[in-house]
Amino acid sequence: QQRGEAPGRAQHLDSPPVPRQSFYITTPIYYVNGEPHIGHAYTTIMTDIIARHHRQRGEDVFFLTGTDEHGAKIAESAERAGREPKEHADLLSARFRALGGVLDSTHDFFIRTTDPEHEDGVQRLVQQIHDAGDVYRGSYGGWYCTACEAFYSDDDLSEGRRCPIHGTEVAWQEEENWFFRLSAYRDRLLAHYAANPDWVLPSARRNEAQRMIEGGLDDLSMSRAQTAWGVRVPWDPEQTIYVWFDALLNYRTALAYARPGEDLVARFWPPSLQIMGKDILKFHAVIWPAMLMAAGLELPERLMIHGYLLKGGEKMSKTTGNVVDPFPFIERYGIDALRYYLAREVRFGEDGTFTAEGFEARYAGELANELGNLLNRTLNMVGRYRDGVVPADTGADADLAREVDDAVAAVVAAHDQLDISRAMDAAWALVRRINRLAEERAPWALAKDPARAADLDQALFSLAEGLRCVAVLVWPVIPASAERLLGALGQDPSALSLADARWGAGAAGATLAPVPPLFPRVEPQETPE
RNA sequence: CGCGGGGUGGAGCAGUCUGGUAGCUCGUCGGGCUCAUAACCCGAAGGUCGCAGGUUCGAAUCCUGCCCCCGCUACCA
Repeated sequence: QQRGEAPGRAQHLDSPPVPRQSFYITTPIYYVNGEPHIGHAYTTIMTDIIARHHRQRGEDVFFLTGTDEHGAKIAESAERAGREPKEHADLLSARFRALGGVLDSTHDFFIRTTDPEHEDGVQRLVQQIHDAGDVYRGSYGGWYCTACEAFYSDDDLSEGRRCPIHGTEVAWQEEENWFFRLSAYRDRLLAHYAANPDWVLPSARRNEAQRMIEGGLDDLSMSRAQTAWGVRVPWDPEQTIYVWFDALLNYRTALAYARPGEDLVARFWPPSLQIMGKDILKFHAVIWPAMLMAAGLELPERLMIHGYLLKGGEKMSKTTGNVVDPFPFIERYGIDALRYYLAREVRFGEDGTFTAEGFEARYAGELANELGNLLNRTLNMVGRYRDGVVPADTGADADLAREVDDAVAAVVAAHDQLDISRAMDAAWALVRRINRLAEERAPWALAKDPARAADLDQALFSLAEGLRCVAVLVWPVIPASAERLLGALGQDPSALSLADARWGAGAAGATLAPVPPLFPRVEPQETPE
């Protein structure tokens, strides 16, 4: 699936532009009903790592994130805060945008569902779905909980006519709504699942989604009569579009206006990979593909459903107050440490446990001792024995060159399976290999024997070269540190494509530019909770 | 019979789809090295792979039953 062409590259007239594979990746858009927390950070970080990796492959990447801002729930929180809905959404959306900056996210566009262009796009797409025939007017009566944005029957309610989820009072609402005939898509959805067994990952989540569909689908109320804060239904301006319908369409509408004057749809649609937490599986794995089928659009190629971060084996919740605040960790250890910990510790797709002890252990043991210290000792030896100039390769370490190639292949293979922690394992095996190399060659011993100067040259070159390749491999996860590492080795910090992770691909005869420790030791403190 | 995930050396995990030497990290113990952020390297001890049956020449891996833990119900990734 090669789409689009390499942009902006000077080409010979007789050599056609080389088509680059496009890669369109998304996070969910975050609901602005609360402050950003570690869950949002986790999703964004993992998506960013994958986006960066694909850029390293030379693909034409578009990475989308943003905020979801409509719905009665937002209108209510705005009112409680004494603000207009838009004003309220502006404030919180800005918080999410700022989080992206703190995390070093490289998203190409930050969409807001209150963008006028998005609203126009939603109206067009909803009209398209309507015109295709699977939208009808129906009436619905029930107890409505605004927190859930959903109706309940008498049986569903808990004692005293309260919402079973929120325990809040519900109001009887009877309204004429527009319905999307989701039930009609059962067979087509199942056929798509059968034909594309890997389109929802991991497989446990695919099975879950498939079972939801097999169990039968109810038609979906796609508009609200009582909620003013939303996008108008184009053929019935009395109603607004159900917030999830509005939200899901962002993945499509963004492409039309993310780059002024350029429609990115042809270049990037459909999404190559959509990342999300398991709580919104049904919306993305059942409703979203049905909406796209109705609109006659191509479905995303893959959905990756990740798990939750647990604390002490339990789900984090504001109610029990066991939510981990990522910011103290970022302040004390740096964002790369958090990115590293999450990517390495948690098997992507599974739930994972976040602990301060685990965080500190990985920081000290792996980032500081294994990688940071490796750079430090390498800089020191090259400085001490060769005046800070990396010697030339004598070609004696062809076996190491092969090991680097193998590591690159392993990282790529792991990424293909979205096994990010395994990709890190593969990269880290190289870190350990280089540390072992230092012991095997013992440059400090070679330096005492002038007759072994060539051996010393090769040893120092191999240490520096191995580290340079490591830097390229770990860049998606710890980008700032990897760039500093390259700079310290006297290398171009922007030489970061996978092709640069090849023995001998670096600049020869580089002069070191030593830096303070990449990952300074941090005194373990009271756990920030 | 609601659905699903999990139970592997002290801790945390991989391996289970595609049966055939049980692997990794941390921790513990012993040794080496001194270039380095008291960092690095090597070695050892430690597991009847939740329980019970079954299939098989052979099962952590396949089948059956059972036990235990956790989600599916919350702000929310």
